[in-house]
Amino acid sequence: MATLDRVLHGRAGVREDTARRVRETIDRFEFRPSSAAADLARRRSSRFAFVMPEGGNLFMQAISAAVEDMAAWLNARRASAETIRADVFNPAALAATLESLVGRYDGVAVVALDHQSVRAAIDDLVAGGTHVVTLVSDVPGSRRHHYVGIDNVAAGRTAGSLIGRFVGGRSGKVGVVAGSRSLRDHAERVFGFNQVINLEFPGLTALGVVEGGDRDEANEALTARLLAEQPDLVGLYNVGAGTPGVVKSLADSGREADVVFIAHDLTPVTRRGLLRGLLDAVIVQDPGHEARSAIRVLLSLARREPILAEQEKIRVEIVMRDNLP
Amino acid sequence: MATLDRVLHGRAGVREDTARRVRETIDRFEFRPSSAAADLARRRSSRFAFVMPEGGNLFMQAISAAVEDMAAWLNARRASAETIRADVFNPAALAATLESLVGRYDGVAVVALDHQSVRAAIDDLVAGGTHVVTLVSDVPGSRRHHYVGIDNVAAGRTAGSLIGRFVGGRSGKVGVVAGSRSLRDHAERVFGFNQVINLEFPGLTALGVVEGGDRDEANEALTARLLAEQPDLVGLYNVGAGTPGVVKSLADSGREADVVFIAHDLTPVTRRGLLRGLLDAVIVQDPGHEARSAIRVLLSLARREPILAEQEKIRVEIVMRDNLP
DNA sequence: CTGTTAGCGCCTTCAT
DNA sequence: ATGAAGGCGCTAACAG
Repeated sequence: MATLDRVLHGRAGVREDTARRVRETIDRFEFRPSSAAADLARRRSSRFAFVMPEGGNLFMQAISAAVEDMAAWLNARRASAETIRADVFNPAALAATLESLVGRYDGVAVVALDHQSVRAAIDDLVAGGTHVVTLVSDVPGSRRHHYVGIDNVAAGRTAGSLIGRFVGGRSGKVGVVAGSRSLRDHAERVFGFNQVINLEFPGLTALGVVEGGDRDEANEALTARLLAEQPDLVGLYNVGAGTPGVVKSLADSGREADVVFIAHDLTPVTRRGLLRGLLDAVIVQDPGHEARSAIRVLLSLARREPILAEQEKIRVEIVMRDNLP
Repeated sequence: MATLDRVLHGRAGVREDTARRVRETIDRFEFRPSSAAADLARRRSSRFAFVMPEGGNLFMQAISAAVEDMAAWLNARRASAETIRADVFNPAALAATLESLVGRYDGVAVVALDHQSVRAAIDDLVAGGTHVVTLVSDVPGSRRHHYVGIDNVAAGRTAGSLIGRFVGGRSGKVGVVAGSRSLRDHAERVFGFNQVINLEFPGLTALGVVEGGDRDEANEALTARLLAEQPDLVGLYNVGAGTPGVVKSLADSGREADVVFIAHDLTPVTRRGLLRGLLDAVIVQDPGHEARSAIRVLLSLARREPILAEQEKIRVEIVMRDNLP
């Protein structure tokens, strides 16, 4: 039994000849180890931490909720996950939070701001033997083991294509509202969006990005200004959260029929917006998928099992009124 | 132990007072049963059958492949699944195949033609104690326990909205190619499609459905005729498989820039079509999700565990060039 | 109606 | 470098 176990998991301490014989026998009997038994027998359990924005928006809350829903599943696999709140928008605070985790967890998933000090903190975690997964927003230069989230450039391009095609040949301006350009995911979406609008829709002009910090009131004011100043506004793209504010100004202006509006994430507000025709499409990344993927990846890393990259890819989904889930 | 087990699974033979005490204790200690241990201890194993179309298209093959990929997962849960090929388009043959399964499996997933004799065969299976799940195409009047697949009316509506908005205000005809109107999923898609085109896009006229039996050559001929006879064709919707044929005729005509074309399912051909601009969007249902969902549902039914309806809902996904997975 | 017991297949520790 | 043995937490058969 013990030797089989060693061969199965590539652990040292087996003569090569013995290992070969074991493998042959495995093949001959088509032996397949039972993961249920393995989970049961495993003594040591893995601890994971999810570092999430404090007071996060509905999307972040959905991820946290999904993580909690996995408790029983994790428990059966000798693992557990807890959520830690941090000021994700403040590099120093986030870095400090991450540093405080060194050596205390087997794995950490973090919604990370791409900043020098955060990158260093991630690298310290990795150096200390903790597996790190970036969630929703990546930190490419770091030593993180994996990124769970969508291709944000592709998401931006998708939004651009949809607006470009939905305006139906009209020409005019397209407004872009973001939370902050220093958030990597927002910056990437804007990049992809502008790329498509500029290259593929010569009749459209993407206006400079305005930033509302993902807050409803700020976005409402920014949108109102945009609508007032741009009589030929034909499209509007909200890159981040704070969609309720944009929706409100757009509805107040009464120009929803003339302005194609695309936002991110499915919430009660965007859902209602789609049904009422205020929103034309929503770009979605499934928070449940992301949470489950992060957990699966952390577990695979902890157990030194391979990751099925294909299965862990998060899709950029398009939701319109007709295919609302 | 045994009494706990009985309470946990709602089995008979426990005095109500005892059951209450057990539940209280469970709450007090926040006891959570380990599914790994349960899987391990379960002696009896469940057998499932997947009845799939013989020589099915790429989409069906992808489902079968995903079922096979689940073998290890199922094995760890004391269950197994095998695939059975049947002539799904022939009601009598399909019904006969289903009848031959009575009493031999714990669960059956079937890609079903909605026909009287098939419905009867499904009901016989259910009467014999087999759990039945319809896959991809439903048989609503039957006693099947669950349907795994998309809302095909919604899929048709989505295709309609996309074409309507993508034509950019032009008016003209929209062609509809289907496999067969006697396939429930095709009929439902056509219904949803026509509904949207007729009600929401007064400038567009949906032509009568032409049927090509999901075969490439037939679809190619039908599409060629459509293009020749309708100089003002602005949109084209292929409801079923056989997209390569439609693509070929459309490319040959050189009118791809003027005709918005939407089809179903992601294959090498539709993928290439999107990249080349021949196809404007593809409506997708993830075959891997469907296979895994069917298996999870069958397993839950066999174990008399609740089904998480929310998680098992299959989405109607929209794929464009920019969000190709 | 309730309690006892023998595994399920693996991981881990300890002995050889 | 290999082997032996004790659980892990449950299910199912059986005893009381």
